[in-house]
Amino acid sequence: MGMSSRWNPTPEQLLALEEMYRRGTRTPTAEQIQQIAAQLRRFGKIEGKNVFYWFQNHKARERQKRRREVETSCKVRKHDTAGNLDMKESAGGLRRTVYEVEQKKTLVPPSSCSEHLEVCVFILINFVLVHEASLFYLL
Amino acid sequence: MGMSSRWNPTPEQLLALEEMYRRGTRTPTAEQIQQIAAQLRRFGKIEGKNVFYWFQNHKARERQKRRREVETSCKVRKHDTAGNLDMKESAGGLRRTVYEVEQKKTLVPPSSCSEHLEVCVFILINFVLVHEASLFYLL
DNA sequence: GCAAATTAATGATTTATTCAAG
DNA sequence: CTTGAATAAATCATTAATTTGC
Repeated sequence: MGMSSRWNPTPEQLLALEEMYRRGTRTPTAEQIQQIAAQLRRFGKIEGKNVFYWFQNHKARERQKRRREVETSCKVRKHDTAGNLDMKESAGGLRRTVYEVEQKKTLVPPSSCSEHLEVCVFILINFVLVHEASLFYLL
Repeated sequence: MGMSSRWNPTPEQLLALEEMYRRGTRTPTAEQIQQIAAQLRRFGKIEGKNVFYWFQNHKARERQKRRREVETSCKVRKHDTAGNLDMKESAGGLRRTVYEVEQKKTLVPPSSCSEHLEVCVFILINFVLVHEASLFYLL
């Protein structure tokens, strides 16, 4: 039965945290964290580091969500016909987890370029899309 | 009089920390951190978080140094003659701080490609080189 | 020699990524 | 699949080296 290994917010705690977030709290100071934890202890077990991590994660994931929305709305449409270049060929080479980017290519007409260069550009574009939005500077 | 706003290791403390690092300590636990801090307090003011940050930073910067060495040794040589494509043109478009990457280009013969595509590849390669070594999968 | 001005190191924070519990 | 926890990477900020003009 032992207590669970990680903290889980009670509904009251969650509601309170979300309200604070909505009101603008993002990176509370150590003191604020202790105060918040003390307040919310009224609703159940909770310690400072839980509050700290909650705000870290919530902030990061809200941002991530927005970023993903932008990325989706700007998604580059697949352009060619034949069955060359699927995700396996590219993402398979990268070590990092990829957010399952779905677009295939392409920024520039590949007709005048070698196959090799095409592949390079494709892989690079995917990499950049996954990591940063600075690709827009090219468009 | 006024004490400085940030901790600065005494030579003895620094030597001790480097020795621990050399012996394999990388991410000490909270308990280890407290022990280390207590030991080193003998040589001057120091607290747990200083120890924590020191190992974080030292590990990260050793890694970064090695990565930069590899990058340099694999540096792609500048290939063409005319004065197109200097750092301003590319890095200027990226928001992040760039480690002053010095190579210019290029992976594939650009002779058959449009100027626009050349610029794309150049910028993308720089971006990837700065962020990750996965470019090697292409070579 | 010696400060002011630059530059390089590095302590401290913040953000991104990854892992794994549930 | 969601999300708490942890680690790694990037960034900011302050201090120490160093260069430079006198």
